[in-house]
Amino acid sequence: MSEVNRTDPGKRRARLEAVAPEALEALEADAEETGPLPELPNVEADDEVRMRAAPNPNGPWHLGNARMGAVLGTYREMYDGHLIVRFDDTDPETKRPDLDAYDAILRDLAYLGFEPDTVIRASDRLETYYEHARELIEAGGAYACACPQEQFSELKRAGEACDHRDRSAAESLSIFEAMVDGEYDPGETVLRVRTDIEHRNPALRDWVAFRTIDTPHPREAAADYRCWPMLDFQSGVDDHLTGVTHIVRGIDLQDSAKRQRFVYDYFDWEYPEVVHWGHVRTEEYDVPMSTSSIKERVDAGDLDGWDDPRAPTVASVRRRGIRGEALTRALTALGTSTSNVDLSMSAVYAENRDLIDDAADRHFLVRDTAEGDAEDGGGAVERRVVDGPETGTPPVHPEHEERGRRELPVSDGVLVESRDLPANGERVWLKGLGCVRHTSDAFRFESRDLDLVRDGEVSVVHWVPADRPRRVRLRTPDGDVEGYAETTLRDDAVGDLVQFERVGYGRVDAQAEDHTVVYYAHR
RNA sequence: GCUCCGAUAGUGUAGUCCGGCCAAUCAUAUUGCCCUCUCGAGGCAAUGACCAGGGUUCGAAUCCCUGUCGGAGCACCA
Repeated sequence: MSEVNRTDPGKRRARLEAVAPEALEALEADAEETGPLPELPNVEADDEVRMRAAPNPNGPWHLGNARMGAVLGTYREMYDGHLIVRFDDTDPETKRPDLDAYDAILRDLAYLGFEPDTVIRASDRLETYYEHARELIEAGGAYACACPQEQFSELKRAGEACDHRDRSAAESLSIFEAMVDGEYDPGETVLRVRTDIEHRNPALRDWVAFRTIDTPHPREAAADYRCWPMLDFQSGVDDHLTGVTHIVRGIDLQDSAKRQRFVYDYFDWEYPEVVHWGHVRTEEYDVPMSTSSIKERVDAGDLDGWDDPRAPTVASVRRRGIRGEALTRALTALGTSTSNVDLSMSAVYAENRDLIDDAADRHFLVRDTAEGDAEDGGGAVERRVVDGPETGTPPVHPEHEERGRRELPVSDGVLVESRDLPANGERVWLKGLGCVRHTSDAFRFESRDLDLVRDGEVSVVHWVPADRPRRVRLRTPDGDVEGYAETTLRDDAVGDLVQFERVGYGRVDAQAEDHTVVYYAHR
């Protein structure tokens, strides 16, 4: 072996090829087939990789939630597996489900590029949870506890059992039935899983499995239930019953697996493989990436909706013309490590640019922002064009001459961004038209000789005919920008992706009578 | 207070399990050049990282210990 190690790698490879070609093949295949995501553990053990995405339908997805869809969907493709969407809607009060969110989430998932094989709702399955609770009580795995929350918490910290822990299974069972029948008030009594009250990790000690909630569930089918399971119980039972082989979820549920194992042990079930990922952050939005704070701002009218470009949501980036595939690629590139990660939107934009550049027809947009705002053009200014041709004819797409050229009339003058206005007496190249010299109140046409551009003698700028310019409202994550585009933008279909040259890509969102709304994607 | 987890360039990631092929991969970002009638696309190049300190070893990003920093849980939220 040491002799082999002293040999140089090239020779070693040749040697290995001679001795054991199949081993070499395996070695090299290993190195090359690095998929978008790391391999799931122990996939050989099961006939089929079955996973579940378990969103709480208390709102549409933000970019962090989207990671769930992107990663699970991609894994399903990698393994030709089975994807269950299970709505964990078992809290009608604190994290009250939003009836519109069920479909919104499925739409968000579809946008990311994935269809679930199965869709279920926890709130349809209460009877199943009750049955397993009864079985667990009878097996000695759970007991009804009437301790006030504070009091139990103290005992738990001290590692001491409460009096209720010794109750007989029969007594606990009858109390549980009364809970199911709605005979207890919230806070009066709960069902606890009997784990190990002295467990060195206090997070695992006798956790609550069921509690009473008087607020009716928003779904009519579940509105009569008062006794609701907690996530760890519900999710644990469902994972087993639906044959989940791999759980992939956030780091906040790290201890869940350990808690649920106690239940699994009572039932003699085998716990699925688990992968936990860290939190996703993104610094590019002012709105925090949390369902509740986005919801607050939408309700307060600070945001126009979940798809407001300022919101870090799936609906927002979709409306801006970012393909779901771009988001999925960027999100899966984050991997599944347990450390926290920053999602950089530039990664999403880079993926998207790659996907849409070919399809996006070119247009000019002259932004008409306040004077001095040089970043956004500095305001539109109008100039007559003297002694020039009738029209400018920039291509629809520089790499696709076959898509034709735009015909932009110049006889009524042109609009340019004041940032692009050359000093008096200086020249500038109006893209698709030619070189003009600025004569304080006009542009005097000089030449159509492209060598001026090629030699770098004049800078090239975009412009818009002053004749019937199309008003545009460009909606960006940093706020709205007004401007003027060439008239024909009026004819673009809603949903079309465009590139405003030297400004950036966007998606035509609406065609009003006198203006077009475009959502800005990225540069 | 108790328990668990993590740390590779601005960002993400590969490599860590099984130490040597790693003066560390790829993408993105930034910058420069080429090309292009866009600040887009395309091409080329440059920039930039193993949290710190000890230990083991001929050899440590990789193994061990300590520390630092960060995250999570200890809810009748998910």
